[in-house]
Amino acid sequence: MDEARRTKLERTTRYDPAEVEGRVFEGWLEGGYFHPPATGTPGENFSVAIPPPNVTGALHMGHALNGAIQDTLVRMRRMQGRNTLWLLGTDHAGIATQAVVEKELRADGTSRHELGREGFVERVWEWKQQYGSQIVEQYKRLGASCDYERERFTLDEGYVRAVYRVFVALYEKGYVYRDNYMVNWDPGSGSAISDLEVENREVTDTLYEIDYPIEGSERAMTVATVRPETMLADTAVAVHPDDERYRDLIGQHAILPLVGRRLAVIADDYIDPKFGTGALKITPGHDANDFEIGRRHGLDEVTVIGEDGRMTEAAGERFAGLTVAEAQEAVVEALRDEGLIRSEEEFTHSVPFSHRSGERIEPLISLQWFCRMDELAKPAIEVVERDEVRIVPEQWKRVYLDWMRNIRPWCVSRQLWWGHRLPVWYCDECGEVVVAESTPDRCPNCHGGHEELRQDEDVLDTWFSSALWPFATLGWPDDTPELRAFYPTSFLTTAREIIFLWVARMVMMGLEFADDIPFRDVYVHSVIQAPDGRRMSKSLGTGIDPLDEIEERGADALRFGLLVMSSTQDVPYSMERIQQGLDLANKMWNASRLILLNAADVEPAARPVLPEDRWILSCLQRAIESVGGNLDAYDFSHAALELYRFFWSELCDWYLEIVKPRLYEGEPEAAANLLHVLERVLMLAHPIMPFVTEEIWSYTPRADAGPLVVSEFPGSDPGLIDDAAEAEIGAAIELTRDLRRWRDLVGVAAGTVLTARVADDAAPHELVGRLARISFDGAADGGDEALATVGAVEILATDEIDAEQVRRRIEERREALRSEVERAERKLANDGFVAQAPAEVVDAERRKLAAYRAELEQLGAGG
RNA sequence: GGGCGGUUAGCUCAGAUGGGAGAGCGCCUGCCUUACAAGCAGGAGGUCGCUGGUUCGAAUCCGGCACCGCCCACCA
Repeated sequence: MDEARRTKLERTTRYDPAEVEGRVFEGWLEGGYFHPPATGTPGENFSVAIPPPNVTGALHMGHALNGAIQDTLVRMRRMQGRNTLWLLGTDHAGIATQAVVEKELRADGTSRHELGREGFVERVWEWKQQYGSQIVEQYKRLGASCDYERERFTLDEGYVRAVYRVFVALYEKGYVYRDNYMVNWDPGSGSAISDLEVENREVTDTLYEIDYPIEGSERAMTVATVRPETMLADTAVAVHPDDERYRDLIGQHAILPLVGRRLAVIADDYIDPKFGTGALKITPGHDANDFEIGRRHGLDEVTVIGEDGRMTEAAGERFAGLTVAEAQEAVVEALRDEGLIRSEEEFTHSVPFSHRSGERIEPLISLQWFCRMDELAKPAIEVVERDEVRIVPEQWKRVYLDWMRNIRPWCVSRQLWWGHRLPVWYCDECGEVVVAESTPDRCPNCHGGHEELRQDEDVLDTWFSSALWPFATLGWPDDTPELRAFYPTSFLTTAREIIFLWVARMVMMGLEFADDIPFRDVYVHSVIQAPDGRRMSKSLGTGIDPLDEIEERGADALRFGLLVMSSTQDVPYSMERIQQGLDLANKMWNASRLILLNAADVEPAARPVLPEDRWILSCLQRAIESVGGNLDAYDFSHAALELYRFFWSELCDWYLEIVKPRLYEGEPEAAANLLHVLERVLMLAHPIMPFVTEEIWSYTPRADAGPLVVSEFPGSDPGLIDDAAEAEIGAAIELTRDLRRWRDLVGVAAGTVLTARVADDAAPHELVGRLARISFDGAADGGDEALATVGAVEILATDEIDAEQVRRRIEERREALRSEVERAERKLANDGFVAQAPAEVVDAERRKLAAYRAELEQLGAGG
């Protein structure tokens, strides 16, 4: 350490993350430590594919926790000598990105339609170039040790090739197909979306009961609906086959009011006779259930609501062109005029909304591309059943399996412009459909003349490309060194909300196309909620920006806090935990200053000279075992807390206080030992708190040999575990605390050194005198009478001690002991306990009783 | 309607295989003790949601109940 560095260390009494982090991170990047060679096998190597953040994204707490978990693990494995790749990339996020840019266009007074497809896509690319890297920069702020030289994007040329290869292959296998089918139409994004992008919300609507007259009869059937406007597309009325009320009507016809269409009265088990009137209007064009019923019965499918959210021509001229809401009003009005509305009442039910745009889903029949999932799911179920892909915590394994076993076709086409355009071409001449990886020059079916092929306008669901992430980012479909070295990846972590959207699909696609599972372990982490327990979200105003927290308390603090907070259950965000992280960083910094500024110039080495040295080395081994073990088991919370406990309590509160005098005296063994412990604990802490540990490391003697980021992660040395030292120092600590407690209760000034003597042969450890400020000098055995006895220490009366307070304190203690004795006696008098409890438990109880009695004896009968 | 998780100190949470309830923050008392006042020493504070049961012994195991949260599901 040169003079300037030493001065800086001396003067910096507070750790300042803002001053350190940027500089340290630059150093890591320059060293190239995050860019592994594509060598070795997946079994030897450690690799993680980052859950790709959206290019639209700003780092939020979910990313921060997700990143902290991955980075902690990645850094530990790297330090353990594994060739480690943390692959970074971003997702084009079709709907989200398109929405952001469209909003921008609106602000400019234009629209994507004015720009045209080509212009719009170009505009999005510009946007992406400008803002897409922000999220990557923010991961750096967190300290994420990703391979920034291998950054990928789901619309990279190579990635697009992978997507097309997969789509075509699935088409050729017959899994991908085009069909007119009921889809979730999202009016917000103007696109179909998949079932997984729909969320149900409780909504209170008006439930209308409407009379449908029976043809050639005075009777009417009363049906109930919350969406009267859809009646315009009704093509049947259904009842339960066993419903006595309607049995005679089955096969007859009702007349659809306002429209006049004849509706067959059909029977279907789906109808619940107990609900409402037991008669259900069937609208195959605008209701998912009715669609199914309609297909079962071969009903007509009438569409009265268009993709633009307005009524179509088929709704009749009275309603065509109206919005759905307007149409609803108009239909109700018209029905009311005809006296056909029987009742109106409030009705609360759950209704599908678009998770993307927040708008109410309009179920529509639409010509879309779908992917059958059942065959793909089979092997993906097996690998999880067999724990080849291990999901932790295990409860999510069942959730995954339940979903997979009931998997349904996936609507993969989206009516957007930003994304992977379907590799599908149509020949308008002959109707031929060409699905190919590259643009075909001509229709293979039309001989001679017609060559113009029209590419499908739609793009693929963003999750279709995400599903290929672990192998497409490594170069698939080419046989690349990266793929050979790092696939399957080792670990994946995510919030549970994308188990289906992403995790499950990666498993299916990985097995189908990369011939292996995409990752071994999946860790499902908790969700960080707002401090008040609500969802953390920008729109609710409950979001907390990780970058603000990094500015204020540093990335190490944020990482530590998030890891401590996270567990298997969702937790409210706690700023106090982040502060605890900063406090720990500061503590590390200052403890290190003490050691580094005072240690003699020696080689760091374990030097168990005195019992306390053996004690701290033993404690260190246990901490190493515990922190490392917890990280291996993905128990990040306990890992972080164990680190905190060891560093703060054992190392700082006790060992540093004990060893200080030797350090100041320049004892080489003490210095060597302290430097050793410091080094090891920095290594241990580095995965969790990389910045502060790396900064401190740069001041240590071993810094010349290389940075901490690529030093070793410590393993415990069983030879240094020392039960005897732990018992001995443990007893000294206990006695010290008892004496301090006694002093405090009795009200002796903090600085006062009390005079005492040892009460019996069990001499307390020599450390106790100094730590508890007790002098054993000048107190001859058997001299003055003891004022009080604490453990083996007899405290003698001096002017500083208020004898009256002492007397009271002793009486209190006696009282407590009496009740303890009584409790223990009662327990031991219980024959059942003595007979049936394990012998060591009973023994322990007997020993406690004996100890209490002895102490009581020592204090005298009192009174 | 099914499933999962939760209920422990004022707050946020820990508490394998059942044997006298813990941490951080907050609070109280005393300390600027030559690493750190973002610190040090000490302390107060829980009938472990309610209720049955199993057991010598239950925060812990089993059965009910009550709230809270999440996921899945086609009831108009």
